[in-house]
Amino acid sequence: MQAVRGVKDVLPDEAPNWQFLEKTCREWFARYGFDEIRVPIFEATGLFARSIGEDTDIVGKEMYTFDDKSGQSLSLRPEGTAGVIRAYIQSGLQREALVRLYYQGPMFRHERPQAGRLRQFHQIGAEVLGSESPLADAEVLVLTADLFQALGLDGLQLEINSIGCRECRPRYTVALRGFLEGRAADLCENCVRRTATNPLRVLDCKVETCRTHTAAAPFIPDHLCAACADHFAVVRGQLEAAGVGFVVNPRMVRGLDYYTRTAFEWTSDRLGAQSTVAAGGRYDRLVEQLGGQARPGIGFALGVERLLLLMETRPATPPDLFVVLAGEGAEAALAPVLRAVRGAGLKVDRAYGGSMKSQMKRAGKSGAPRCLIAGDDELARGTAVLRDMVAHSQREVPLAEVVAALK
RNA sequence: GUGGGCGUAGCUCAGUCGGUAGAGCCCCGGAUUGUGGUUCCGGUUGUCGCGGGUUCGAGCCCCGUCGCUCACCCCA
Repeated sequence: MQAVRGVKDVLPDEAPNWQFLEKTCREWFARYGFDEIRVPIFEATGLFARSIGEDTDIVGKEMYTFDDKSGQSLSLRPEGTAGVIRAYIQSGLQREALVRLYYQGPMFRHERPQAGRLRQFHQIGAEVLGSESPLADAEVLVLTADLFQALGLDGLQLEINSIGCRECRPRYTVALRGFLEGRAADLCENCVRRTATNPLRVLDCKVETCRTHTAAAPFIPDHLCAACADHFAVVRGQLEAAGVGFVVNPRMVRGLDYYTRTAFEWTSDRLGAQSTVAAGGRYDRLVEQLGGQARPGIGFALGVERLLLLMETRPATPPDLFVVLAGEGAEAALAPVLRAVRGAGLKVDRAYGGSMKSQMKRAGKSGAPRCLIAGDDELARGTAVLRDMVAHSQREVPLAEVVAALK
């Protein structure tokens, strides 16, 4: 038996890294006023089709979709925002003026596995719902910058763009398509197709000739309506004020249909092709698109596995004490001591048998700074040996005083 | 979904011209009977990814398949 393709076990030696990442995120989300929300791993397929977009690759060919026993079409979530917005509407949270939420958990996409790309992968994300203010956009970005700093990650680059709103984007799209149609002969096959379906993505193409031939194309930031341009200017100004470095990438587009205005991406140059480590943007129409009241929102998600690839490996924390039992009655005599030590909040490791020598070896390997050796002679006196594994010294301690001796 | 590279012990890998499989690490035991991390001695471990084919004989050659990996694509 082996695990299904594209999924991965998190083994004990990796768990500390996951825990550190999760804990750091929770802490920083709390500092910025976000509350946790936990939503299901599967939803009605229609939710994703309506939010992410029927024509996106994610919905079109990458979802794990199945019919349940009642014949309803369900899908494992390919991203987190759709479910969070659904819950936001359904629960009545949308009646609050402003809500900040964060979530974490597995997402599923049927893609060809690659470095930093799995079929079950994990995201941690956050959403600010109810404010159209560019201050919200900026604060979300500052939060991500703080988060990466707290995680000890440097060398990440922030790229931002504005992709306009329902007012200006259609006008821009027409202008861009006009430009691209005149140059179809110079573009790659994909881009010729995208010119018709999703012309913004042509700007995002990696093919060198496409990039050079679109160098003179109209770019979105120059074609924003006044409201979008103001919004984008405030976001940039706030980032500068907060001391968060960024570059405007006028070619950047998002893969999900629901984005409007601010779009951003944090990337690393150490991850090969899957360089995006976190990304997000504003989605001012999504809530009403899903049947809620008209509510603006902005959010992002970070890729846990990708971030972990960049982070230093954290060692597991060793136990505070290793207990070595070396006599017939040792187990019974030590039982209350074990409970007391653990009750005092200390981490205790032990073996369940074996020679004293092997138990000592285990004690040394465990990394415990001290070990408690309980042999017949000492137990007869109501004591045990407390050994300092670092100093190689030991002394006899009455069983009742073990907890105190460990403090 | 498309293409390239790779699958040998738990891990990292060696294995010549086809001749029947090795090292290091890890793990276990021991070095005078109750004391670890160093050192020394000893020991366990393989459907050579899987299935077929060629051959007297296949880890090695051929085909298929599964998996890993890198890139495309897509995206966090």
